[in-house]
Amino acid sequence: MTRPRIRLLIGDTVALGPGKAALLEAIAETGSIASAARRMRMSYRRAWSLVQAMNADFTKPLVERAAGGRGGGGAVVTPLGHDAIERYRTMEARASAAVESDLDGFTALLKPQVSNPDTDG
Amino acid sequence: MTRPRIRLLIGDTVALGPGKAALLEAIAETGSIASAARRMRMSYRRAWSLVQAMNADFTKPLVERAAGGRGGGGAVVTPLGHDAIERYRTMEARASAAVESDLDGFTALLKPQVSNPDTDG
DNA sequence: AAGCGTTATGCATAGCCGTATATAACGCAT
DNA sequence: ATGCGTTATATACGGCTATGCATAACGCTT
Repeated sequence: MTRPRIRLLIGDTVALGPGKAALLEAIAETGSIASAARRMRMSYRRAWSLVQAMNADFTKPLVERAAGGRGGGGAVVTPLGHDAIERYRTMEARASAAVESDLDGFTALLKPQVSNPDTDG
Repeated sequence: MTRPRIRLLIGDTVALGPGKAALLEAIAETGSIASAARRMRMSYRRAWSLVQAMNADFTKPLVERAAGGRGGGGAVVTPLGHDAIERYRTMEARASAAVESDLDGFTALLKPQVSNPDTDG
């Protein structure tokens, strides 16, 4: 099965792609960078640096962080963050829809692949 | 300025993306992997391994190679290869078109960026 | 005051990716 | 036969990326 993925670039760095979008959503759901990182099986260091990069790339932070306090602190996706996610997801959906009719034909050119338990869910 | 890029994945490896598509076109135009690599400023090793990967992923080779002979040999993009390129380009165009109206709004969320002489042409 | 889990940061390390370099084989041209 | 530029392949190296581990600060809870 073939899937299309889109990423939105500024220059040649990724402003928002599948990874960052998923991370944002995980932060929104879990309430912290640390737990989001655990869920996504990436190091806290990496998750933190991705957040850092996103916050730096956008006009205002997508994620607001707090160290200390109830539960040790946490992170919150800002309204701008939610806006960015939503826009990304709609673009992703529209791109997929636009390409959908072509996908089967393209996939037919590919060798049958063994399924990957990691991405099949 | 923001640009969308799509790549077509099988599992989590790239079957065809911007890089491989450009390489295929460069091979088609120059007639060899070596010259295509030079044009794209990548090592012959890398270009060769990308061709290798593509040939392995598709039902039949996208590139046919010959060592020795007039001009030392060369590489030719097969009909299947041209087919794959064309399909990729149409999907790319359709995805871009589908997303175009959303791009401005998204870009407005980003900080103004310094231009990159490498990608601006 | 002590504990907790988080954010934040440094550093050392392993892995991967791509480059660079060298070498061989190939097959046509001269 | 020699030369040429290509394909093909091995090896070594540098760089980047991500991880892992350690540590500190933070601020609420108890």
